[in-house]
Amino acid sequence: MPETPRITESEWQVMNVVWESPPVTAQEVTDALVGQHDWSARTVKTFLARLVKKGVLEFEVDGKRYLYSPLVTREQSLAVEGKSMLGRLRGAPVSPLMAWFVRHSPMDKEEIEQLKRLLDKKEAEL
Amino acid sequence: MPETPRITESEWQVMNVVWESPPVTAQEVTDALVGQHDWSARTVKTFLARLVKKGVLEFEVDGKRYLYSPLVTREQSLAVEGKSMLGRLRGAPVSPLMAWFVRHSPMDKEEIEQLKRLLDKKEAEL
DNA sequence: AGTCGGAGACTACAGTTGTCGTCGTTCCGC
DNA sequence: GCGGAACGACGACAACTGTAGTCTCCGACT
Repeated sequence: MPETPRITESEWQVMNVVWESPPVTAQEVTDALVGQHDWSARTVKTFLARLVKKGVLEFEVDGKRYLYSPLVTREQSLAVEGKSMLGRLRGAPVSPLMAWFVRHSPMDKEEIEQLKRLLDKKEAEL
Repeated sequence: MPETPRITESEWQVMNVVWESPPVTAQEVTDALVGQHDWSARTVKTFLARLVKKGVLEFEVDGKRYLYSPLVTREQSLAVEGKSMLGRLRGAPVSPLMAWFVRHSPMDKEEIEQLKRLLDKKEAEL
């Protein structure tokens, strides 16, 4: 596994846009984010550049603009965050965190069912 | 809610020790961590001082040493991390992350059952 | 009582992150 | 073909992190 890099909270915002409909221009990312966040267009550009440097985005030249595409999937980045979490907990149980998520994040019936199936499966493996 | 401060990954390591059996001395924290992490005792001291400054630890003087105790609970800090996660996802579904946790972290039967109950409850509320 | 060993305070310093500004270049419209 | 708007490159800078060294002081041992 070639080490998926860590991305910061702000960078996630950018990646979310890119993941949604690659390839995207800086303009599109900016349009999507300015308004939500109180960022200038320059700030968004900086994040894009850093993400390229980190190796999680690539671009192809299209005239004078760049078209950015992800080099890692959202799943991969999620796994990185997950690992980081486990690292923080250092062996303490993860279930309180999951319980927090269940309580505080929206989930539809489908997601809930799927998680329950996964839990059943894990239980069966004990 | 009085703003629980953000704590970093390294600081979590320290907090874990403090949470486990407060109050603790710097010596105890150091003993518990050096070996696991490749830190010098000085580094641990720095983290303790920063945590005090951040307002998540307090100490009382005991002779020439300090006895450190937590000012926030692990649950509170978990919630901070959870919020940060939701901020990253920005509306994207949380279930893939939870699925990752189910797959990659150890859980005992009791925890699994409890999570399932929580999911049932959430499902019922839909 | 003097000393030395360890405790915390203060200092350091490079790398990362959050936030932009400026500069030189390049496509597009006139 | 030329001027201006827009784009990416590069630079900046403060705060936060990771990682530790030095200084000073106080209490315990001799």
